[in-house]
Amino acid sequence: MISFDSFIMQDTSPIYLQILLYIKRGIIAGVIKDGDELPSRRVLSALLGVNPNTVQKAYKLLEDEALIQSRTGAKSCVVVTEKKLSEIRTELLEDDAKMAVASLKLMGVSKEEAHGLIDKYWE
Amino acid sequence: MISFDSFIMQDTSPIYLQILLYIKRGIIAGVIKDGDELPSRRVLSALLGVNPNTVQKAYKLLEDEALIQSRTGAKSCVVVTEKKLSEIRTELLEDDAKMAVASLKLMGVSKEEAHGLIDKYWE
DNA sequence: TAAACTGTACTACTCATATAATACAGTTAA
DNA sequence: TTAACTGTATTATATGAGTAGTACAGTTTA
Repeated sequence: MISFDSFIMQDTSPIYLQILLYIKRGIIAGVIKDGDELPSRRVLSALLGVNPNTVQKAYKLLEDEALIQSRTGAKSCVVVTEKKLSEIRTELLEDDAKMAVASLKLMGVSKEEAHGLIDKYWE
Repeated sequence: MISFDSFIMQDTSPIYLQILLYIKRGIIAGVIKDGDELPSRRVLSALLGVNPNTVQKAYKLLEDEALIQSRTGAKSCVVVTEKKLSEIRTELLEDDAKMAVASLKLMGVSKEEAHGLIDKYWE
């Protein structure tokens, strides 16, 4: 069963997108593996303190991307191929890196300072 | 007059927050200086293709933070002291760096890989 | 002076996010 | 078998973000 212990709720972006990202990042990190069971919509919604429909929205998107498999009555589980893993890894890493770099450059931070910031906040 | 040439509109976060960030980052980068005039609400809204009220919302928040000064009839202009500059610089840099680091760590990226990503997307 | 600008305020509307309360069909496990 | 779980679907409501239009008071400038 996939754990949501390290899930941190933010208030800026939609919750269903945060759930989506959390699971994708878990897959990339290898913490979430092929065949892993997801908590049910009702259980996760209770855990996060949100409405079941919010979780359903996230799961529906994962279903659409074929990253999870659901069937009525049974628990949903993760489906990851090497190809899909490489796809979402590239997608997410590029997004994060590009966004961070663009933001730092806008503020006049040098490449060397950027490396320093990474080190400073890594621990 | 402050330029918005390098303003890039995203669709994920509220536009008024993007405008707010853009100006704060400009101040940090030194592109926007104390006493600089801001484009009027109407002009900037036309330039960005958004509603004047959206720009007004951003300017109102800057006014509340005492980063700009407005009076009816005249153009708004930037007010930056050394103290405020250091405050927002710390605030924004910390946010960006922390967010990037947290996100990369979640995906199992090593510190060395992170440095590589910075270099890769810096150009 | 007068026109054209400026900031500010207000109301009404649309859309997406999220909540809430159900309902129904299929699976699991005691 | 049956009770308790699962996924899925529907409808209604509330809130915040953004759009749209208007109005008014103060300023700049030709």
